[in-house]
Amino acid sequence: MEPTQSSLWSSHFYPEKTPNPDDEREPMFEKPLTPSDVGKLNRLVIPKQQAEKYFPLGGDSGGLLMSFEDEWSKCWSFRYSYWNSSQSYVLTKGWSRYVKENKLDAGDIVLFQRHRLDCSRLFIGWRRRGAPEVAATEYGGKAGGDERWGLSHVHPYLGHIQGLGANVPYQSDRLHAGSMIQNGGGGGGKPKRLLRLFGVDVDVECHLDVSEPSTSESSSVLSRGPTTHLFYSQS
Amino acid sequence: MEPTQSSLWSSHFYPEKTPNPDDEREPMFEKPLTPSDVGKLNRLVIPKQQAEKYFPLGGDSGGLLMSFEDEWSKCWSFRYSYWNSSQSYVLTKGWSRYVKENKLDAGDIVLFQRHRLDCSRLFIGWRRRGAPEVAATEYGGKAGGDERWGLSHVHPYLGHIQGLGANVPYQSDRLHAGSMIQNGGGGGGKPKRLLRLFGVDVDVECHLDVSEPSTSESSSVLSRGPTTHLFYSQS
DNA sequence: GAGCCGACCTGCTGA
DNA sequence: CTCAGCAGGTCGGCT
Repeated sequence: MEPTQSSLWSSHFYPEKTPNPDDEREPMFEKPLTPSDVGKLNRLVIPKQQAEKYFPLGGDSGGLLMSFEDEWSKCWSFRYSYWNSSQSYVLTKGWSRYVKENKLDAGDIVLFQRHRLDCSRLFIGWRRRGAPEVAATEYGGKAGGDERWGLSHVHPYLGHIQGLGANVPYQSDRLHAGSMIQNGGGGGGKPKRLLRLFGVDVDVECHLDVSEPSTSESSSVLSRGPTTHLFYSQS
Repeated sequence: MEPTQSSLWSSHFYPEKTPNPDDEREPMFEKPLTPSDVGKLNRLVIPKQQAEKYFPLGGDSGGLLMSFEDEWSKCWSFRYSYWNSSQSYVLTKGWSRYVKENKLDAGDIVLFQRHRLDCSRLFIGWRRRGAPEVAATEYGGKAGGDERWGLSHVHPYLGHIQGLGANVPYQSDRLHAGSMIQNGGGGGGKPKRLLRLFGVDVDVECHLDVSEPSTSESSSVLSRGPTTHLFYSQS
């Protein structure tokens, strides 16, 4: 399937004109998916170097919840943690859903981006294996052309797309889609406590939210204040 | 291993003679073991319906220690808890030992019973996979006619089962096999606090309280003295 | 270091 | 078809 998502991304879809989303995002890194990344292990290994650079865990073994917006502004939350056993950083819970809904296969490439001004906003996208053009550059590239990053198939209806990232009004400067929530807890699903890391004040309105739709359990969003822990904006 | 428990069950081991155990026990439920139940996961999933009916946790997420007597009056203690993540009730600690010592395999069936008068006394038993009655053969070891089984309310062979256990000695009520101890605790092994649930005194009176344990979750059946939920004797 | 145990996660599947 | 249940997995802490 995969209706050639080519240019869904292109400007004409965002006539209202907000700044071109691409201008607001800066790529962090991308990773070609391995068979394991799309298989039944339900996890994505984040190369250590990039993980430590962009998603530092700060020694917190608990694991975090990280939320990313995709091209349609859909929010995807993943559990992010470090596995001592394999000495690697991984996205676990939520990842398999992303793979499935986007029908990702080994070889496809996922891209992680963040907002240029608000680095707490994270974005995720992907492109098919044979990546057209831009693929060349490790990532930096995009700029000029739209590429076929990630818009996948799944939606034939474009109407909405408009609402896509571009539009997400982040009126107050802080939306926290793309925020990380600390999941205390050894382990797991039932977060013992949740702390906001990025968002300044959580409550604002961003309902892009982090509320895990999946297991309702984790609900209680204990929001902590400004404990921000921004990652080091490099660039 | 497996000291051929042959006839431990048989009469000469318990000459003292007590009333036929079968008369004193009533079955609660049984479960055919799945490969996971006897595998390395070291846990037995208790079907939710039965778990909530017979072993209500009363919203206590801590977990309990539950003790059961087997046919030889041996006491087996298991940790009993609810896993939020899978929304299921499980026996964990202690279970693997039971499986191992009894050489249980997938397909074998475990039976949970309790004392008719003292519902705090719990019993556990099992029978071989295809074993309707005397399982002697398949099961090798044991001597004449005992079967390790308790009675199955599912199968209509009650009549004969009776004969069998004729002597399980439950030497006295002193054992508290069958008690539940609350394990505070979040998890990890160390019981934070312990409370008795079915006190020794509780025993004699089990009110038949068929009250629907609505989703056991919310209710706090806990710590109630005698408020046990008996099951409806359906003999 | 190995194994046990506690907790969590998810796909399948049947109601 | 949705949803709950559960079988089958994982990791990590502790012993």
